[in-house]
Amino acid sequence: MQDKRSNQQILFLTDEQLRFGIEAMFFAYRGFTADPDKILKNYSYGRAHHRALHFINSYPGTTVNNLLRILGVTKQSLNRVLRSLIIDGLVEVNIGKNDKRQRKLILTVKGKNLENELSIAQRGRMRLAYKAAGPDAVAGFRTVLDYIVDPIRNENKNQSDPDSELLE
Amino acid sequence: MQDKRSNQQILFLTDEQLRFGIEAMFFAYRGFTADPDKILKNYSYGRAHHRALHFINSYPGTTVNNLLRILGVTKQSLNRVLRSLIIDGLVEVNIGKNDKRQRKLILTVKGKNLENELSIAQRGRMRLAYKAAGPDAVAGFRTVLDYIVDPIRNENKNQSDPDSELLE
DNA sequence: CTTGGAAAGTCAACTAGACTGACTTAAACT
DNA sequence: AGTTTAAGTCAGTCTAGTTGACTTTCCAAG
Repeated sequence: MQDKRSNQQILFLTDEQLRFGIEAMFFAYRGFTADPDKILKNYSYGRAHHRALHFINSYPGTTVNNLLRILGVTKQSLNRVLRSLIIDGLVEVNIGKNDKRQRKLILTVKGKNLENELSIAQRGRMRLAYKAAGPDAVAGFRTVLDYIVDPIRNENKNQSDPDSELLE
Repeated sequence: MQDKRSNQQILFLTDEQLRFGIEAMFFAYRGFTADPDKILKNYSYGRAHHRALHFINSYPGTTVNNLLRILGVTKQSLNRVLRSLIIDGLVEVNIGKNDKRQRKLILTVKGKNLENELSIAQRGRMRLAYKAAGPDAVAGFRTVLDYIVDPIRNENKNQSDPDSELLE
């Protein structure tokens, strides 16, 4: 077991392995967005609408500013998307109670329906992948993704793992 | 295998877990592209140029049609990007020996330099993530990504020797 | 109670990177 | 000789992002 591991330690961080990982991310992201993209076409919406629907659904009552922070786009860019979702009756806007400048965003029934249709498609592919890969692989998948998002944040999260010390 | 996993199987496939995975993919892809994107700005190139450079570097001598297949874009779209890379002296075009209609694409020294600068930045983040997460997590990461790309293809690949994932 | 700043929204102009459709040229295949 | 394939191009459209400037409304601190 140890011998086997020390082999892996040498190999899994090679430039070639990292390149494979990079390509896998590219292709996986394409697969990941393929199913919802098809559905969105039927509604003449784009990926940006999907993202807005997703996060408003995840954080109902979120403010515009908060959504801007999460999505990482300018308000001019978000506004175009948000406006069409509001006009089309997918998103409802409520004035904040504590702070009347704020606009609290929630999905209408119609909005929830579309979000759900998109989500079912996207979760479908993820579920197949999770199921096929198994719980351990999924745990590893999530761990690596979290570190890609923020390489520094969880630096002491892995200290309990004795293997991590051997990787210098 | 079924006994050991039956507990986890209830939990790791819930809609909530799948939603977390979906969000993680979104944020990870952003992180994944953030570093090269910054560099590309200095050269007035975009992500599309990066992708072309990456795959020409990975498959030197690839044809235009092959690149189109890999990237999944139209030739008009690729052409705009490719043209600027050729004019700027990053990509060299050679007429195919067997088939003179084909154009074999390779990177010039200048092209390799930029590809390497981008790749170092992108691999840097991946390396940190891989290192921090450890070999087992990386194996899981790759397994899940492969299934997301193509949910059906690797159906009997599961539970095989984990080394096979790493050593390709 | 005024004033400065924050939240939201808008107008305009620009860019990247995708798309469709139509067409040409050269080479290969049959 | 005729058809198909690889590559390239022109023209126009679309989505989704950007910067910059500006307004309106409202909160909060001096």
